[in-house]
Amino acid sequence: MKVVFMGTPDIAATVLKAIAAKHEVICAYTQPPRPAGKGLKLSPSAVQITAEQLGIPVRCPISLRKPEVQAEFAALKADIGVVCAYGLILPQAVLDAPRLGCLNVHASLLPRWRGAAPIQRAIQAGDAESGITIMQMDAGLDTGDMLLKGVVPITPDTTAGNLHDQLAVLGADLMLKTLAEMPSPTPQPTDGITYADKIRKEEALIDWTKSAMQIERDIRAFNPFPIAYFMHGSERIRVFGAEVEPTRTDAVPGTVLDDRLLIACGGGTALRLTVLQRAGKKIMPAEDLLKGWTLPKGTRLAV
RNA sequence: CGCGGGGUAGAGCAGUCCGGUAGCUUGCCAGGCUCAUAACCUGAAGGUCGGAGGUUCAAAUCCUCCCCCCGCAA
Repeated sequence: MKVVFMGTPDIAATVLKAIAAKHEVICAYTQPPRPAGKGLKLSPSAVQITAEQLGIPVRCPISLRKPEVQAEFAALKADIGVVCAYGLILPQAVLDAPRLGCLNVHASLLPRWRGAAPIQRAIQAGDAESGITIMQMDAGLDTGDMLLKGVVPITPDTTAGNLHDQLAVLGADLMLKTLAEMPSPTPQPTDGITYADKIRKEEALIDWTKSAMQIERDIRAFNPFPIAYFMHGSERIRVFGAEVEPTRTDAVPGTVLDDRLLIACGGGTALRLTVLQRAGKKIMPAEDLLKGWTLPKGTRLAV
């Protein structure tokens, strides 16, 4: 099949690679290169890099609203559009242009977690499972009819990073299956709908008044981006791992309870930080960090 | 020229401003001690101070160039 691909980050690149191996990808749409990294160099998206390696033409329109952009899209005369984390709204004209419309790889078990950050929100919410839904796109936000689903369990070790990687592989797999078998669409259930808001940078600042359990989930949900952190004086310390401690405390949330990074949280709970990174330093286990640095018992971290 | 931190013993750090014997904590090894603790005591090993030049009687420290790691920002 003649496929036009639309996507931007790693998960989309994985899907693109898989599809390109079995189908003719005639063009890849992705977000334009953005300044990133230490020199603020212009960096192409993961999809652009992959597409170029595969010799697939790349287009990076800022928006799909303009008639000429839509005309270019239609001129591809694709059989089908495959969309995965593209980051742009697809106008009806674009959705309708390919002969078979557009399919979307969405990283949740719809209708739960429609929207931008389904992977992270599922972990934060303490869901037992996540997954992939392949759907026929319509004009709504992740409201299209479902074609195929796959489930991935969320465990105490699940981070947004490793869940993302699993979902990328699963998503690629399911999309290939969908293209091969074209299963009949089922409408999404009308109950169980939730929305996964975009992750905002501010959310990464740890709020010690939350329960230890919630903070621990947040830490996993925000890894590898944007990474949960707290401030100690003017120093920013990022937290990559923590364990909920069974002890109860009546200390004010944010109070350091011992010399080994046990922090009082909301509701009398306590969280032990296990993997951290000081600004400019490497990520290290608490054990190593504490050899040359201390967060003294009794310190009150800002909440 | 986006802003900034860092590279010193296996690990984590101090020392650099103000040049003069290579330090701390921890780990490892040996021994002792304890009902017990991330236990405690004693002793020992372990370092081309990221690299190359330069200045100097003398450089981890001052000057020049280079390599590598990381935070912010996006």
